[in-house]
Amino acid sequence: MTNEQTRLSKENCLKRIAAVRDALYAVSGKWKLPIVVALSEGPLRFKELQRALEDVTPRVLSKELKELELNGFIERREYDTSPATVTYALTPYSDTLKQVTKSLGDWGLQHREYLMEKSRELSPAQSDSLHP
Amino acid sequence: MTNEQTRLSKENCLKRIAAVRDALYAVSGKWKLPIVVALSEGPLRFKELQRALEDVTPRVLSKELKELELNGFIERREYDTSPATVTYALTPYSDTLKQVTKSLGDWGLQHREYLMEKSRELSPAQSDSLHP
DNA sequence: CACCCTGCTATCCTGCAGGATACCGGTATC
DNA sequence: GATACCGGTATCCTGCAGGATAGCAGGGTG
Repeated sequence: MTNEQTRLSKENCLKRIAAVRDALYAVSGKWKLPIVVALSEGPLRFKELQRALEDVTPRVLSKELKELELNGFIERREYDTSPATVTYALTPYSDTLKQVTKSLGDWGLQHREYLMEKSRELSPAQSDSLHP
Repeated sequence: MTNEQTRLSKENCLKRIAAVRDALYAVSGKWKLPIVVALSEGPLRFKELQRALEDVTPRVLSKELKELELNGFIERREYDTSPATVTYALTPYSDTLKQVTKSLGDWGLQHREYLMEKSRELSPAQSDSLHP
């Protein structure tokens, strides 16, 4: 490999690092991506979302929803039925995240398998690498 | 859609949410994935990594490297040259992360474009959605 | 021997993500 | 008129991820 090529691949690598950092920054947090996944089958109401995410408190859910809306990933819809109904739905832009959530989801599944396998090997001592 | 189908797709969705949460938990943090990307072109030494990641402090870098090693993503190699050299290299298992880093990187790039476009529209007011 | 590089560790500090708990105004169900 | 569901807010609290700064042992370089 020539020096020129090395330089180019290094620069490329730096760019990719920056891109990953940008992405992590934009979708940082424990709940943003899970919310996007939860909404991927269709709009949900506040409480429905809360139930889907199991242990998120309303305060946190509300905050995350606001941020997601501000960043153009979801849309809040109010219907003046009685009593008023509110739903949250993905925007078209959130589709760009599809590949991210898919690969993360796939990886999460296979990683869980991997950890199970590993803990079976070293059992009975339990691994602590699976989140609580 | 039958109720049965609804139930199945709901269950599937819950599984995917859990999988994404697992993944986020495992690769959480500001530096783990960037480190993996940095090492993707070949092993690097401690200081080289530090430079590639620009503003990570040695304390934090050291901590992240230890965690990555503990979780089987990287390998620390010590050579008894004089003075001793240390490199960090990806393990085969870290290959499973390739798709994740790729889609995150791609998305980060396109998201940056998107934000630029958006801020050009509403300029001169600057957007604060790009990280500092 | 003065000074730089590497590969860290030690100490100390701080913000804020995320949580716990409680509550509110409105509706409708019994 | 009590109780329950919805869509949140208001307050208060806490840990810990991540950073700032300093330093050290071991060697290399002039």
